[in-house]
Amino acid sequence: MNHDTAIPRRSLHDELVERLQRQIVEGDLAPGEKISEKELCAAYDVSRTPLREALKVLARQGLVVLTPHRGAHVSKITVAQIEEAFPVIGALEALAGELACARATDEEIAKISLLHMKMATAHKIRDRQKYFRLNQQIHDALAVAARNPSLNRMREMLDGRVRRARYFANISTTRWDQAMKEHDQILAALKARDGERLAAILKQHLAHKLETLRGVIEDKNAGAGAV
Amino acid sequence: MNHDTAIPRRSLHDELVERLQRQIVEGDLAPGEKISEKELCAAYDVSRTPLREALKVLARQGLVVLTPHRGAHVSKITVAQIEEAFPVIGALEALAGELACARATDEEIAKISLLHMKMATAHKIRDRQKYFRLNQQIHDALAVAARNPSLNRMREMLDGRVRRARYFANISTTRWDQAMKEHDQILAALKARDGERLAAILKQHLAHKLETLRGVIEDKNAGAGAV
DNA sequence: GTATTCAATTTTGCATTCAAAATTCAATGT
DNA sequence: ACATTGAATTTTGAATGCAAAATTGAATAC
Repeated sequence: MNHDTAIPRRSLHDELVERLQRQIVEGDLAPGEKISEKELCAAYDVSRTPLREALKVLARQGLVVLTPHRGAHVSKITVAQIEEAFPVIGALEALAGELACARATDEEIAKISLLHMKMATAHKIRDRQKYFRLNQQIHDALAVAARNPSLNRMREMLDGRVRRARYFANISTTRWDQAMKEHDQILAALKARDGERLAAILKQHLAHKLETLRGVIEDKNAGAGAV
Repeated sequence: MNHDTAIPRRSLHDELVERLQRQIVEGDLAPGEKISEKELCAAYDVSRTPLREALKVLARQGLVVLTPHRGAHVSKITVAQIEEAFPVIGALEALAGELACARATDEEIAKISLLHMKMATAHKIRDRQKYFRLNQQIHDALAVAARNPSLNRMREMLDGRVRRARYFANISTTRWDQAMKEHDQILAALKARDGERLAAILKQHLAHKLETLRGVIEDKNAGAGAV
């Protein structure tokens, strides 16, 4: 009798987690910024209870820092954190790639192929925002094709933390071209279903992304005070 | 003036997260079991607010399942979940091993060495509980020596989810002997600071752990009803 | 005897309230 | 002028209150 259409119902706190996440990742809530419960409650027109529940979750994810009796701050992006996170994401994406090669359907590979082509276009016309989003979508699609929700969840958690930095960072043209080339390789390995190779490329790719980010990070924490 | 002794203050919700986590991992709260807010509030003598905050966090970690308007259940240990989690833990531990080889202090290696010897003793006298705990401590110490809190956090998250299963599973003697041998290799690679080798061993080690667990899992979900 | 309905009860999600802690800021002393 | 005190205000952490949703269970129909 189950037509596998469970009616999706969302709680306020869940919705808030998602929205705050986006606000933080996109820098709408700046690193180091104090989070005023009152203000946010007013903005979203909710009471403090669900908001605070959401903050606890975000704190666990590392997007905000909770100090007892002193409230919540958007966690800063530190070089150390980024340096930490990237190898981990690299390991996770490498595994995802490996699994995806074994498990992805042909349709999924076709879909990723399409995203790839769109991204190549965005690259060609130098549309950074579009490129960024498609890039994200490709990595997400790979993770989905890996058929491992736990893996995906871990990746998303870490990714949320560094996506901010990547969102801010203005990638250089040469590095951008290199990244695009790496993506060509990624797609090739996936199409060939060569898991080992894809894993290696992804690990490298992430290492390069980290390299790109080094240096541009400190500036983004300016004027926020210690947390 | 800072003697780097920040007074540690904990909020109720934080304390609750930790306690519930332990209760779930150790099976005190059984897989599939309904979590009665009322009951737990009475047990810990707190109001529903901090308890609910804690439940949201645990839900995000995957230890409990929250169904809107229908409350919280301890998440079940399914074969699928275990199969999912182990490769991920494997990838994370492999990375941790790699990093630990590069970064561990000699003291840390000595400490792990000591834990290893204690564990060997526990193995010799067939003290399962002691072995289990020391095994846990060794893997934790490795993670700490990797100097990567993010990595550690991810690992702990996943580990909490499968530790339950491992806690319940009654390892066979032959597999136990094999695991002990693998740990000998782990220690050897660490002492030699051979990151690549350690990574490979750990990945294998986790794969074997998974193998051990297959089959003993379904029984543990008995009598809990669908969630 | 089994299935169906619907009112009573319980439980959940969220809002509100309250006490304790932290912050602000004006008053005071040096 | 600058630092220090401490009362007023704000903010936080947690308890309680309340309406909506879900569960229970007794009454009824078949």
